[in-house]
Parts: sequence; structure tokens; C-alpha cells
Amino acid sequence: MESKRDENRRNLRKRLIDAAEARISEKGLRGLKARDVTTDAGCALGALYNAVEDLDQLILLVNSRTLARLGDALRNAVDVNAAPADKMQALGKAYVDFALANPRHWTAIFFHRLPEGREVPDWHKEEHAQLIEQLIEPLSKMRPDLGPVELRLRAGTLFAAVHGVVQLSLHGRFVGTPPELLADEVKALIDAMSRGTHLANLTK
Amino acid sequence: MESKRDENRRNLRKRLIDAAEARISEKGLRGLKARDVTTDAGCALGALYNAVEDLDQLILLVNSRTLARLGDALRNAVDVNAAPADKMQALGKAYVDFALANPRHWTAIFFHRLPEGREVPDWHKEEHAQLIEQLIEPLSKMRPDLGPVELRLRAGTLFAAVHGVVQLSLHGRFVGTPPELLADEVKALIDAMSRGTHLANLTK
DNA sequence: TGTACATCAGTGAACGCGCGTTCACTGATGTAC
DNA sequence: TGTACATCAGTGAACGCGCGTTCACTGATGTAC
Repeated sequence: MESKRDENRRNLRKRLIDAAEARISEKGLRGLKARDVTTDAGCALGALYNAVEDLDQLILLVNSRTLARLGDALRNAVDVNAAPADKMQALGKAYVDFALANPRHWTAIFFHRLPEGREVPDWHKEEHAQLIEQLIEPLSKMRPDLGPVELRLRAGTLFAAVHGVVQLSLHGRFVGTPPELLADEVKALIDAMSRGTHLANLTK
Repeated sequence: MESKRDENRRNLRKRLIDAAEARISEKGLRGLKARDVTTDAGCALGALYNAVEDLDQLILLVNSRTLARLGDALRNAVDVNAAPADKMQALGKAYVDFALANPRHWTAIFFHRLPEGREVPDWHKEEHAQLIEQLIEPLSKMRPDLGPVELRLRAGTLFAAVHGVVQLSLHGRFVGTPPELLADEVKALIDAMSRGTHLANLTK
């Protein structure tokens, strides 16, 4: 049975992650301060360092949650019986919707950097990989010409491409694609890429 | 005629930008400190604030240079007589090469954030826009079906997509596309996107 | 169940330090006559 | 050209402050008998 100590510890950890998550969603990563988080979580400043290694780890935990939520959003978006092309489009739309609905959490995933020399833990990298995994199945149907290695590579590229479009649009850098048009642009992107050279070959 | 004062001022400014540029290229944006820059530039700490508004503006000036260099690289990459598709590919390759050759400068452009509430000056935004401008001409040839507004939008999307692929690869997030394969992936991306639905329509 | 001791989480004041920015001063450049 | 004064850039020590992290202490939870 879980001891009271363990329960408290787990509890505090959760409250801290909740508080950090809320802060990030309001102020962004830069607005996250140890004092604010502990105040919001209802504990003393020092308690943070009992529950969690340091602030960076707390951010990692929030990002981990965000990735899980994003993963769920993607999973819920696809109809298992749908055509592959529709699955791809559904995934893209879900991704865009998620980013627009959670701009600061989404940004935090990509902008958080650990201090020099500290490596992103493997369990967290794994969470990244699992997201991309969801593209593989529908993409493999659309691109039977690709071997497993190329397929995985291409899925990563597609993911990264969509990511780039959403990022530059969200931060208004270079491209000022307004949010209303974002979905359409991503749609065109996915359409072109998941078809790829496949259809093009048919025309030769 | 330029007074000696003006000349000195211009000189110091240049040395400061040079020094900041070198620092960024070695240590990245995070490794840029006022003391280091002024030491390297051979002036006192306080002189920085005569020559330049503050550190953020100095970074902006370095980024501005980087954008100019990138712009030149793109311009030099295209053969004016080449086919549009080859032009697009040449632009993509030049972009990837530039990012791989100048990873920290390239990263600085996208990661530098001004303090809350301070806006990126218009002249700097304009430099962004001019980069994308270079895509318009070849893309318009390949996509005569697009009107001018859609064309500009699509060019931005293409740019952002390539950007995303390079970024995630460079930072090893999500996708671990190794640099050797990066060029091929970007090639496939540009190929698919600049053809877009155009060729696909032909097959209907 | 009760008692004595051990362990470890919670506390928040204090530490420490990195680092951008300022400021009183000096000395060079510019201007007026 | 020379002199007197004004201006403004260069200097670097000092300021200031934000903020993550520590640490000696207290008090609650766990363990042994």
C-alpha cells in the first residue's frame, strides 16, 4: 500500500505540474518562475526541490503532458475506417487545431532548451518518436513505393514541415499566414507530400 | 564629409557587430554576453551603449547580416535561365547548405525573442519578406493556377515547411534526420509542393 | 496499543551569481572667434 | 593658425535585480520493540 509520504509526494508533484502548466499557458515559458509555481501549488519555495529535481525537470514534465495530450488529440482525430488520405488530413487538422488551442504549451515543447551539456532524457525523446509513429500507418498505404526506413524518414519530414508552417505562422515570423488560412495551407502541404512522387510517376 | 566622430562611431559599431557575430557562431545566442563582445571589439563595456541601443539591438543587427548573407546565397544559387523546377530545387539546396554551414546564426534568427512588449522593427520584418520574395518568380511559373495572393501565401508555406524540416533535423527534436539525408528530404518536399495539385489535376 | 527514536518532507530566509545597464569622470574631437 | 570653450564618446567600477538553489530548522510520518 502506498504510504502517506508517497501519497503526499505524488500529490505535491501533481500540484506543481498543474501550476507550472497553468503558468505556461498564461505567460509562456519565459514567465515561469519557481516562486510563482510554488505559491500557486500551495507549498514553500524549497519544497519544489524535494518533489522535483529542478525547474528544468518540471518543464520537461509539463511538456511530457502536452505531448500526451497532443498524442491523444491525434489518435481521436482519425477514423480507423477512413481512407489513408483522409487519415493524413485528419491528423494534420488535429495538429493545427491543437497548436492554435494551446499555443504556449506547444511553443514550450520546441523552445525549451536544457542548460549546456545536459541531455534530453530518453523517455522524453521516446514520447516525440511516438507522435510521428501515428503517421506511419496511413502514409505507408499511400506510399507503398517507400521501404520502411524511407517511410519513417518521410513521416518525420512531413511532421517537421507541418510543424514549420504552424510555427512561423504562430510567431508571425517571415510568413504572416493568418490562423484562418493555416488549416488550408497545411492541407495543401499534406496533400502534396503524402501523394509525393507517387502519382507524379503515373503521369510519365 | 564624415567627421572623425562619425567615423569612429561607425567603426566601433562594425567591430561590435563583428564580435557579436563571431561569438554567436561559436557559442550561440545564449553564449553572447556584453562583456565578451566589448572585450573582443576592443572597447569598454559602457561603449556598447553609445554605439548601440542595447544588446538586443546588437543581436538584431547580427541577424540582419545573416539574413543578407542568406539572401545572397539564394540569389547566387539560381541560374536565371534554368527551368522553374530547377530554380526551386536550387533555392532549397542553397537554404539547406546555408543552415548547415551557419547553424548558430541560422538558429539565432528564429530563436531570438525581444523582451515582452517590444516589437520587431519594420525594417527587420521587411528583410524576412524579401527572402520569400525570391520564391515567387519560379513558383508562379509552376503554379499558374494560383492567383497572386494565394501564390504569396503558398510561397510562405513552402518556405516555412523547409524551415521546419531543417530546424527539427538540426536540433534533433522529434525527427533525427541526419544532415546527409536532409538535402534529399527537402528535395522531395519542394518537388511535391511546387508541383502541388497542379500535376495531380492532370491525372483526373 | 504505546513509547522512543529515526527519517525525511516542508519551510522560507538567505545565498550567490550572472549579467545588463548606468554613471561620474576623463580625454578626444568639434566649434566660435 | 591659435586659443578657449563646448560637446560628446570612451572608461570601467559599481549598481541592481531577478531568480534559481541551498540550508538549518521544525514537524509530521514511519519503524522497532
